[in-house]
Amino acid sequence: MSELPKTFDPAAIEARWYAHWEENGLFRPERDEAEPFTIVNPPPNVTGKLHIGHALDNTLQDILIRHQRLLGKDALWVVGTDHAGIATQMVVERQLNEKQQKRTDFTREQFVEKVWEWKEESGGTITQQLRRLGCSMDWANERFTMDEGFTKAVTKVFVDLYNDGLIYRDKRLVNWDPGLKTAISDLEVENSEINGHFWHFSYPLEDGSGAISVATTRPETMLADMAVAVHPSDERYADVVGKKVKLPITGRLVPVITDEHADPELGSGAVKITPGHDFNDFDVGKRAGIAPADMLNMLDANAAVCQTADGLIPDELVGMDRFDARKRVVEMIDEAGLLEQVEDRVIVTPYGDRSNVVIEPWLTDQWYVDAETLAQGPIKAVRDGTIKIVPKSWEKTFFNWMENIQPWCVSRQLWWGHRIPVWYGDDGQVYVAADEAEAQAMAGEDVALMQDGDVLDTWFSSGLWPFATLGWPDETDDLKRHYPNSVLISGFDILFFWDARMMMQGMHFMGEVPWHTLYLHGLVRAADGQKMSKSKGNTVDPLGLIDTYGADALRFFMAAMESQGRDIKMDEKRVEGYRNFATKLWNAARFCQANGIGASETLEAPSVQLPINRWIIAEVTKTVRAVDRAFEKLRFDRAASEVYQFVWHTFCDWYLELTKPVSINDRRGQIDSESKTTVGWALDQILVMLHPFMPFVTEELWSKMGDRHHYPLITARWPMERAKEYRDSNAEVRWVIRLVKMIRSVRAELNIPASDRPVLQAFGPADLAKRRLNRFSDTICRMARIDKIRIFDQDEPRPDLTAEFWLDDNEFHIPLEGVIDVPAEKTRLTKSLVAAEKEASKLDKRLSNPQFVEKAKPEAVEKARTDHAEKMAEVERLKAALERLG
RNA sequence: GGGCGCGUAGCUCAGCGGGAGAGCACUGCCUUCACACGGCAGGGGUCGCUGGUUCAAUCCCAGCCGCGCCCACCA
Repeated sequence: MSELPKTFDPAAIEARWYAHWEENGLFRPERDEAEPFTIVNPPPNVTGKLHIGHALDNTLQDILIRHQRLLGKDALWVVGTDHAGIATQMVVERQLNEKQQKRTDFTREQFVEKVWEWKEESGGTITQQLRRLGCSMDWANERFTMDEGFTKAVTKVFVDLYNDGLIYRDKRLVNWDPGLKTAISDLEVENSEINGHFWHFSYPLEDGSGAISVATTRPETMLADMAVAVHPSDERYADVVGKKVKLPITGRLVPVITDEHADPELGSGAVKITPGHDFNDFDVGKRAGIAPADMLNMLDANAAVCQTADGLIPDELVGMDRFDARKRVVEMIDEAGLLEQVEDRVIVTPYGDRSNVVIEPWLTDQWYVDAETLAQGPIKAVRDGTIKIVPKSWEKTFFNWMENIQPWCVSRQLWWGHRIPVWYGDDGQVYVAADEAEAQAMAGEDVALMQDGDVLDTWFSSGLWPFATLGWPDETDDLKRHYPNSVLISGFDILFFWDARMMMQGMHFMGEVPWHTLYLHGLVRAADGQKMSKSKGNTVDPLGLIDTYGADALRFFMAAMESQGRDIKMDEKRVEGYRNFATKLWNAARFCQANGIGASETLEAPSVQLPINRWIIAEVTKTVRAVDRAFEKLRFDRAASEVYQFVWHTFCDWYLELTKPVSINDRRGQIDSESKTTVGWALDQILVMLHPFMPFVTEELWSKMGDRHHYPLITARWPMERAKEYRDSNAEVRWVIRLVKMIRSVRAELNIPASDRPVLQAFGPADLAKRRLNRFSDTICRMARIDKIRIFDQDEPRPDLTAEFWLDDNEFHIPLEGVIDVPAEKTRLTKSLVAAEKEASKLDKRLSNPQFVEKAKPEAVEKARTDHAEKMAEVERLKAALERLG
């Protein structure tokens, strides 16, 4: 046992303990016999820096895993990073740009090599930052979504899905990101509303018999128009259907067709059809018999105008950026006298979530996963409860998405990522194989092969995280033991991106759900409720909070604020409050040390006689149970607040005070040895219970309080053994506490100075109360600053000037002679009287309602009667007391 | 257009059918021998609004008002 410094300095202990845990393999102690408990960490981007959302997500996971480890489980927290295709490629490209270089100055191999170099040098930032938070992950087996094992898993998944017909190549419109020059999935598109226009054009009929008015928010795409559609039932256009219009600018002749898509209510009821550049029009075009291969395309990969297959676009427009082309097309149509009207309009516009560039529907060949088929298993699993989503309210959202899921575009035109294991032969065949040798074997020696140039969506690989990290496709022991995982904790923002994909891939390849519980937490918002974002500049750096308040305080804040289904607003004052809480605990431990209290020698509660010790043992047990219950329900906030209340308001405020032996005049006393043992035991229980939330300060105190069987704390034992209860002492200690509080309250309201030590008089106390007064006399006197307690018979005369109060049916007086403040006492009594009368009349009203007596639960009626009687008695007493004061 | 969530003390949030709570902030007292990052005692709320169900509603139901989020091809 070494002496604790007077002040608690989190920074002084955090790094030391973390290193100790990690170096000694304590995050994953050997527990082959124990029941496994497994969670996998959502792999942060290798380019990532710890933001406040990570802090929340990982704190919750660490609390769970530390709790389970303390329960003795074989607790595994899988950790690693994600290669994050787009994000990482962007980082490295940006670095090249700074050196006036660009990606295409290098060969693909050279560039990928540079990314690996970057990863080795700078990719570990976030993993170091997770350590500062105190996360007890299995770093010894850290994974990367592009490490060798993962690559093997990803390849197998692609090949198997292809062979099962669940991956296919298709030419259709994709969300094309012209900034990154790659396809992206639906989920990576963010729609936002911008102010735009609605242009009305007049398209002349070929035969000169008139014109049709069409309206569009994207005028430039008219360069690739292939039809004008009207609703089949729209009689206004019945006689022009089948005719052709001659498009302005290109002069292309396109038919007027009918299609349900055209809405007669909207605009003129006629709509231009551009199958190559609009998702709706693509479908209309297909219905009209236009094959995707024949659809006109007028944009290149940069979203600049290119010549269409029919060569009708004027040269001046070719090569023009889409937005410039928009202006020019409108001008040209206006010059031709065919611009009818320009309306202002709010346009829902798609943006790439990474590039923040307007997404272009673009006709390309891409690889698609048949998500609809894969979604069936997960839908059923959530439906029948095999997977429980917490909070349950997310289930509806989950079903809504899964039941309307679209084919998942998984190919990306990037260099960094998992290469698609597909080879095209010069024989025109496609070979899908684990590697080139295998593909060559399939194709035969004479065929020249060329691998598909694309890589896979990052989420395609991270979806394998729950099993590929455990060794799959090999049948490892870890895989058998730890799949399915126990629970997944993730932000709701990646429910579709990641959680749903893990379900789909996990169930398809493992035949079992990836985890039985999916816990979704909210966002951490700025203090004003806004979403934090770098662009708004309102982010809060968790590392800064750790520097200022300590990791424990930040963690406790996260836990205390995590109530299910709600976002967390950042509140730095509250973090500060939990730093104070850590300090409070620290000082309580110092008090213990100063009084010769050290580590407990037993896990079991000691056998004790003194009421206060029996009481605190019961209180500890009660708290352990409440915390256990909260953990079972994943109620982090409740667990945190139970421990907080117990530590501060039960242990520190009452128990430690009750154990102090000194009477008020006695400077130095000794705490009795039974109490010392019990205090030591109770403090130990606190340290264990608090450890999942505040690992650093608890570990430090655990080590400083003395030698132990279970060392260090991280692998100690959760107080699961039911402590002895000693219910017998609870009532009397609670009674004493109530009495002390009451005396203090009376003193404060009557302005009795702290230095005054009045006498407490009890008149005719019941036997039980008399016994308690005698037994706890010293304690009551010390804690309520009373000189002595005097007990009188019921019929003894009361003092003339007195403050009067009751505890249950026992009458107490504090004579006011010498410290007279009669008006204050009158005020106090009157206040109580008004409150009691109000209560009594409320209860009286309820009881005099026959409906209530008849229909309410008997317990409720009984309780109302008892309460009413008590209140009435109180009213009588208060009236009498007031009368006595005159 | 569909779906979800929120509106409880000055602030941040628990509670969700029979007692309105916590932390911070606020007021008074206390340099009491663990802790002023502290102790003791307090003040403060028509639980968004309107109806309904019920003996009883902050809590259940309906509608409304306000705020936020997600999904969706109205050109």
